[in-house]
Amino acid sequence: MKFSTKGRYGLKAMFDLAVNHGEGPITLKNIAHRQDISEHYLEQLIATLRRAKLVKSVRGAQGGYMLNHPPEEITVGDIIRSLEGPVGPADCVMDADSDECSNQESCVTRLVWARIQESVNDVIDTTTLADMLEDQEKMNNKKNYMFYI
Amino acid sequence: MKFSTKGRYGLKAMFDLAVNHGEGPITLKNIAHRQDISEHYLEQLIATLRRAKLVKSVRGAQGGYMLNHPPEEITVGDIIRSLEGPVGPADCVMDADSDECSNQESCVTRLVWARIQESVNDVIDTTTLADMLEDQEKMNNKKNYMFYI
DNA sequence: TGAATTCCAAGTATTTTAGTCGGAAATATT
DNA sequence: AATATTTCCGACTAAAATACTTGGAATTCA
Repeated sequence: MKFSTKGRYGLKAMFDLAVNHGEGPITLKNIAHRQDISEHYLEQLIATLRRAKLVKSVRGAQGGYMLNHPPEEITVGDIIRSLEGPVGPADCVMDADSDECSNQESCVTRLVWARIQESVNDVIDTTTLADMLEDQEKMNNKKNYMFYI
Repeated sequence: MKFSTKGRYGLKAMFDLAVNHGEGPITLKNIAHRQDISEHYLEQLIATLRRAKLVKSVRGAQGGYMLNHPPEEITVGDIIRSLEGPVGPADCVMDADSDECSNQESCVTRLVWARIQESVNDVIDTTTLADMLEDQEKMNNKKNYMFYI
């Protein structure tokens, strides 16, 4: 029930871009270094994010990547789903056309999976990169307060 | 972000035992057949459930498995965790001693993973096998109603 | 005694994960 | 124009996890 490194690294990278939003293109090298991710591997992930139109790129020297939308308009769900595919605890609640389970409508365990999926979706679809930036602010304020007492 | 067959088959098997609760030992063969699971594979899973004291077994001819507690007292979380280990979207929120992430307390993505974990835990820890039996009842009632109109 | 059944330990094929490798194409700077 | 920087692209790969299978020993009921 873990996300793979795709989703986990992907969110870290996107948050990094959110922190540096508005400062022109950010190189993959810098993101990879700051977030401690293999550069070549992150390249694959960001290619997926680019195809999903979550980031845009500038090629050539002084190029790099930028968010394709303001942080308020990008949810954690957008990021995770583009990298991991549909989110959920079992196939039968993820794809509409999962014929794996023969007794679709009368399956009680399916109800449980559906509740889990719903609650995860609720979190990831209501959390934006802007929310994460706010969280960061709060953390820093608290840290500074702790430092001065 | 899927559960493996361990958790999925395990819940199905436990629900099967809940349906047949109070009717003496149920053979693995029957459970495996009804739930369409490889008998030998289910054997491994139920061994884990036995060690976790969620089921008890009766050996020999006419033997089988029974719930070790009434359905009201067994949660989906008990079952899943015994088979899958700790539940959560990333290591840093699952094990207390995950040194994977160096900046534990100031990591914003970690906050997101923590929220996801909390919401999943909430579902699986508040859903018991008895709740699932109730869901089954409701489904059957609805089906019968649909049939008669 | 014999059939049914749980218990146990190993082995294995397939898939997924988490990358690596090598180079082509584009662009800014000098 | 040359060079350095950077994205883009496709193929390859080692290691781990998944989802089993195999074979047989131990236990109990009839």
